[in-house]
Amino acid sequence: MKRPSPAPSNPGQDIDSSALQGLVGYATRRAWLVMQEHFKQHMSAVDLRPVPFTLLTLIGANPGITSTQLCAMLDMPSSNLVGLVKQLQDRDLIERQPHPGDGRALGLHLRAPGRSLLRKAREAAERADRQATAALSDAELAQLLALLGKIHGR
Amino acid sequence: MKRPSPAPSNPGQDIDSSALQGLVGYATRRAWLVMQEHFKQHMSAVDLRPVPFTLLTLIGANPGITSTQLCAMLDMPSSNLVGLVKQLQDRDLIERQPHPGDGRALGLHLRAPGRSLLRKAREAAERADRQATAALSDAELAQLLALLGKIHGR
DNA sequence: TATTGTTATACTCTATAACTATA
DNA sequence: TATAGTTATAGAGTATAACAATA
Repeated sequence: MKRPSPAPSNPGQDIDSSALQGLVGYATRRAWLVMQEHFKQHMSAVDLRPVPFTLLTLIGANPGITSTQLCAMLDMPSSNLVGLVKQLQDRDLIERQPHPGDGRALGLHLRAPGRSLLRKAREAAERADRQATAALSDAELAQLLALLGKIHGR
Repeated sequence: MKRPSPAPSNPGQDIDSSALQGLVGYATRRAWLVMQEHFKQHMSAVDLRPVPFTLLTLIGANPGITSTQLCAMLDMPSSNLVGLVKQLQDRDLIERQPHPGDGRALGLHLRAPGRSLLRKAREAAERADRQATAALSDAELAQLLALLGKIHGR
């Protein structure tokens, strides 16, 4: 004899989500939310969110890179980069130098604190990555990276 | 002889992003952004963004589902659901009915326009999915879904 | 004219705390 | 006391338009 009206406090097991399970978009979003959660936990010590971490990483690997190049790389409007760069600068992690050969542009460079923080951040990001993908074997991890790369092209 | 100071108008080819390429978090985020772009284009006709589409889908598959159940399912605070539900209600896509057996809860149900819109939305979402993953074979698609499922744990 | 970087603005998404009414 | 839903609010993320300085 089934209960006629189960209390709505059902945590979610009986919910039919089959219509979403086949959508790669849904699966990708859910996976990204999980990864983001791990990232947040591991990066709280260095106080960097995903986008600022990406910026710091790219500036570290490409000294003198400009805002315009970062925007092209990350597909974001330059207006949104202004505040992010300003915050990294206010934390003394990066500095802006006049670009040789183009008076309009400003080259971005790591400062010593930025270099040091980036090392710690990189390790934390890798730990977050490993923890979030702990259920995957090394082969599966490589597969996943390759498949995701086919979607975002590179 | 290399140009000593290439103009900063470099679109992005020469930028070293190798430090990001190995991170699953980065790859997942980039893939999600691509999927989101396709989704946006295909869903403009039905005017549904990712979360409202997910809500409509879950309400369609689970008549009488409550906000609390949706929140548990989607890992979002109930306060953020209020406005979303209100918008769907204002568009006459869903209705809220008193929950049998719990006077606090409200069951969510599709209305006729919602049922009709959901059909179109579902087809559009599948088209967006297929277009975004056009570079993947059917086998790769299944692999990707399985691997992402291992991260977000179903 | 076109481009770099900037300001201003707006809308969405996300997160927290405090409240109400029911249980 | 605990839960369902609500309000208010604040912070990110994302998008467009308009502008100054330089090319």
